[in-house]
Amino acid sequence: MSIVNEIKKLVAITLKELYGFEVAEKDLTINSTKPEFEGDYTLVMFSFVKQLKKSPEQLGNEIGEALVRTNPEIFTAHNTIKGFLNLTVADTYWLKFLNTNYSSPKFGSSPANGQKVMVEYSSPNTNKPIHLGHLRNNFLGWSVAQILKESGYETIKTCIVNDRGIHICKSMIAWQLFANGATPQSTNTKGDHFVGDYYVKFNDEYKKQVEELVAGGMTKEQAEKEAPIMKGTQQMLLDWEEGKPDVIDLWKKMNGWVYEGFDVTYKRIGSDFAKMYYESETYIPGKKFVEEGLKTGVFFKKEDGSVWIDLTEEGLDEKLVLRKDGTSVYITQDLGLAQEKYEDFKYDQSIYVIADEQNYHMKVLKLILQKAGKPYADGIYHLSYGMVELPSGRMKSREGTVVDADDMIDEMVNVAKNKTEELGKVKDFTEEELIELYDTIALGALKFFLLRVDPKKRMIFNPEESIDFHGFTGPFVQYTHARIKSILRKQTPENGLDISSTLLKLEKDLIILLEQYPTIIEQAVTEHNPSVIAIYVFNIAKSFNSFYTEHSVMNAESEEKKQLRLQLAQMTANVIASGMSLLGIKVPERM
RNA sequence: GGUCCCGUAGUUCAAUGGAUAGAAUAGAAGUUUCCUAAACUUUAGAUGCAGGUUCGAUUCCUGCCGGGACUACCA
Repeated sequence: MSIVNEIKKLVAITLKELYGFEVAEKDLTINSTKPEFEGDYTLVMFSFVKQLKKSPEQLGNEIGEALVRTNPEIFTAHNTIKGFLNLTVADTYWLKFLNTNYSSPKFGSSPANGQKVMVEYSSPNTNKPIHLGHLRNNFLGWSVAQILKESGYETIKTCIVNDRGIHICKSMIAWQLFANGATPQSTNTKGDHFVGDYYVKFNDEYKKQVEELVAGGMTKEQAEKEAPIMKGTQQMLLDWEEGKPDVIDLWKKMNGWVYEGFDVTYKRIGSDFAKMYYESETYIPGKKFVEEGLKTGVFFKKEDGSVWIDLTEEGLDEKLVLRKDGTSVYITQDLGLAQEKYEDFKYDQSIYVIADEQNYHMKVLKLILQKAGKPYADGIYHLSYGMVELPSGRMKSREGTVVDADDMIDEMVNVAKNKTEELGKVKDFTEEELIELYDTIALGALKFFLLRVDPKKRMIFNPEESIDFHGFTGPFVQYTHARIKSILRKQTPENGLDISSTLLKLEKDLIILLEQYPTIIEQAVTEHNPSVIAIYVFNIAKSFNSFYTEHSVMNAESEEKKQLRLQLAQMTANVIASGMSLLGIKVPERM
């Protein structure tokens, strides 16, 4: 049990014994004591001070005294200021905690709890290479899944590939028109970039044609419909749906190129999936879903043949689920996919990592599934995250303002390389070791940067300022780990040693933080929020660095102090490595 | 128009309704015969505006101002 919960329990008992006052432990507030006061943890008493009809000071003194008297192995001192009861936890308590946990790399993780959670993330478009916004999605999804896994959940990572539709046809038609049979191989281009380039070419050509038509006297709206390249694209979509062999072949070929490119990037950033779903397949069960819903009266048909659901009672609109020509729309596919996913895995919870621009869509999706009486509907959770923006505003593929993921990683590797060479601390590394180190640092910086912010909030990426390896960054934490490892290579703590020592402030600060790790993971789970881990792990590193500068481990004042500090160092390294692994970040032995 | 989200140091981010609003970075000033200075220490600097609820509000409520998203028979 965490010390905070322990304190809550003891306070509840004390209140009952002293005053016959019953309070639920969860209603008690225990905070870290502010540094300017004496104590480690603080009980905030305002909530019940009135009901007990005593002055806050008197109440604090009575509770504090009782706590110290009945639990001398936990509390050594107390003081009350206004409605705050500050409690000092015994050094022996902290030492015991350290002694029993310092060598356990599993500290913080929980045993299996029998719950199955699906995490759908990444979900790319096959006509766009991965950019910085997608990276946030990938890192978030992977990390949330990892956090859940370490907390005892069985996790299933999945991905829905957006592989069909009018936008894919745009790339296809542009390739037919302009490529002259070029391939990624013939042009030495990464497959996803190759296809993405034709998507851009389509838009350029489309724009040109629209302008020409407008110049010829057509209205803009007309021109946008009449442009030959757009007409060709629409025809191609119809051909695709009819299964015309040459269109299907081209589609398969181009998507194949994209997947080859994606594989490279996924491997590099560490994204992996238990199962990939493809929209070109889920739209069929989607239609089936709608048919069934029509029978049960969840949906209704309008005169023109289109199918709708009425969500006005829920404060939303009527929503189309099938076009009048019987083809499926976006949400149709999602309905089919939800059904498929559940049939495949029978999950308890299903997390969708999708940007917040789709809040409405996800609300509708869950609502429809609930109205359809699906057993899995309530377990759906939309992990909605904010967009990554540039100082100039939102990234837009068509305007060429996206920060490409592959370029971004290359640049980070480059910075890591230059910085490492400049510092010259790993001159004895082999070429392979260096490459691995640059990769570790570069991806560590990038992942940490994107995960350290609350997912819900949108964030700004400034290319000039955001690539930093100092301060609140991944490399800062990695560096702390490397420094600790350097000590531990000299000596490791002796097992089973019973240390009794008076803790210095910087030693105790660090132990107190270490003890909070399991609570932090719990918080990250309930909030679906990896930034909690990032902030925590940074605080640990900062706390260790302060301690490290002030007190020597190898030349400690006594052998006992040395053992204590070795334990501290080892546990800090473990927790850093563990916390960073929850973010998908590696930590180097040396850097 | 309707629905929803967001406004915190120059900048990027924190703060289950609790004590004097924390970090990082940029700025100023320091620290290396001693375990990795990608580090540490000191310093200055912020809750958009106006009300309300509360013992107590960055947090909850209302209005205003500013920014964004959604509101497609696009995905």
